[in-house]
Amino acid sequence: MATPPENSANPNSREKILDVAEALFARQGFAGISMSDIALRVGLGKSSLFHHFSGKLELYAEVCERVLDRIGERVRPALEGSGDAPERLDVAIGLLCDTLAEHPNTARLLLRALVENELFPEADREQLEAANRAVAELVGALTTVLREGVQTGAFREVSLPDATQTVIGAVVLHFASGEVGEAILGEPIFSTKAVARRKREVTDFIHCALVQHSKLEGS
Amino acid sequence: MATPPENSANPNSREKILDVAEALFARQGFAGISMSDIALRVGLGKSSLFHHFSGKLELYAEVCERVLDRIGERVRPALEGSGDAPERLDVAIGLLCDTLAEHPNTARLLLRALVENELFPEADREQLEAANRAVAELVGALTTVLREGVQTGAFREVSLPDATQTVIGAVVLHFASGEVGEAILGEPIFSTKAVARRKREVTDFIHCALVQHSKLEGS
DNA sequence: GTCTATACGATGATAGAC
DNA sequence: GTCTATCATCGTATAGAC
Repeated sequence: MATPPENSANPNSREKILDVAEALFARQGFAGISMSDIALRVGLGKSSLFHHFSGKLELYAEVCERVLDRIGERVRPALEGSGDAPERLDVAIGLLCDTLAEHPNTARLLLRALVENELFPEADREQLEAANRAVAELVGALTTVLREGVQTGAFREVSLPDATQTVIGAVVLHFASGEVGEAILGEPIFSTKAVARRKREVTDFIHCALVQHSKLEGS
Repeated sequence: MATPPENSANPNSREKILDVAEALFARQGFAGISMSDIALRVGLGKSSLFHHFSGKLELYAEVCERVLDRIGERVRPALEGSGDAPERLDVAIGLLCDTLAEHPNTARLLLRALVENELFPEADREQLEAANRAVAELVGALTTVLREGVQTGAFREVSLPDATQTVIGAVVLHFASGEVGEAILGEPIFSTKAVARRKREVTDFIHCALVQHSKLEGS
């Protein structure tokens, strides 16, 4: 059960490093965190990190991948599942909220992945390929649901790319908004009460925004 | 007309520095940009920046202030203007889109101001006070419009803080989404065509999300 | 107001002992 | 796998000439 898959001695350090790096990168960004910062919080020497990851960028890339996979695993099945488009969208948004709420770093890292691509010079982009692909697939799955909803007449006739962007912004920003968000809410963002309300509110918001209200009955 | 207000010799450098710093900070973040980077692009020596700004943080704070003032000047009058809540909200969203579209850095910097507050240690927060106050005032004005809309029955009964967060995310993220956004759109984000469509689409989206559709006539 | 020179700590990364 | 050096580089910031 606890058998390490490979011949390395302490494969647990990798995950501990990834956990710490995820938290720090999420709040301070790639440039804002040093390898020493991470090592210090893990309880290792700085050099030890380089034994597990070939460099800072590779560590960052793996952190992003892990986060995006975590989201994709839960949200994509819902987007691609059964039911009509509005149902699938509602469920997917709820699951995305759950995922973003369970780990406070996720939304920030996702935001960075969406917004901070050109931070890295051309030469290094290849290392982030997997993360970028994960983003593209998630976004694509969302657009597909929206397209189906429009085609079946369940949704208003919206611009698909714009609606995709709007939905993402509406859901994700809140969970990344930190202190400003708490000031707006007047309570912690990640309290179970606030999360439950948030889930209901965004889902309703987006549902109302898209679902055709003056819909004529018939096919 | 071109009289410098003070006794300094070349007050134009300040603005040139602020322009360059705004562009660089927006794309790379505070930690991602060095004073040398900025100086190089301005065409000055690194040390000259310290003659205009007491340090990196002060420069960053002034950049943020300028951007937030730029937004506030156009959007707040609309939020606090005349007309009923849905009208004012529509107009304000349109103006926010215009402002974010006119200068491609604005949205990113606004996002950072919303999301990256705790990046700075307690000791340095005071320098960002003005920027934080500007954010709070803008957000407050938005919430006030939403509150009025709900009270008059024009809007659905939504959670005000959640709706505020949702609206901001829906509008702002798009203009900050850079390469990923362009991949979604299939065209440049800031082309006049894309901006015009975007403006229409978000305004409609939010309008539909909030305005009561099964509204009963009467007071 | 801008420059050159410089101080000096922190950074990413490597080499090699244990 | 982890550590202790160590390196070259780059970071912010200052001092002082022009």
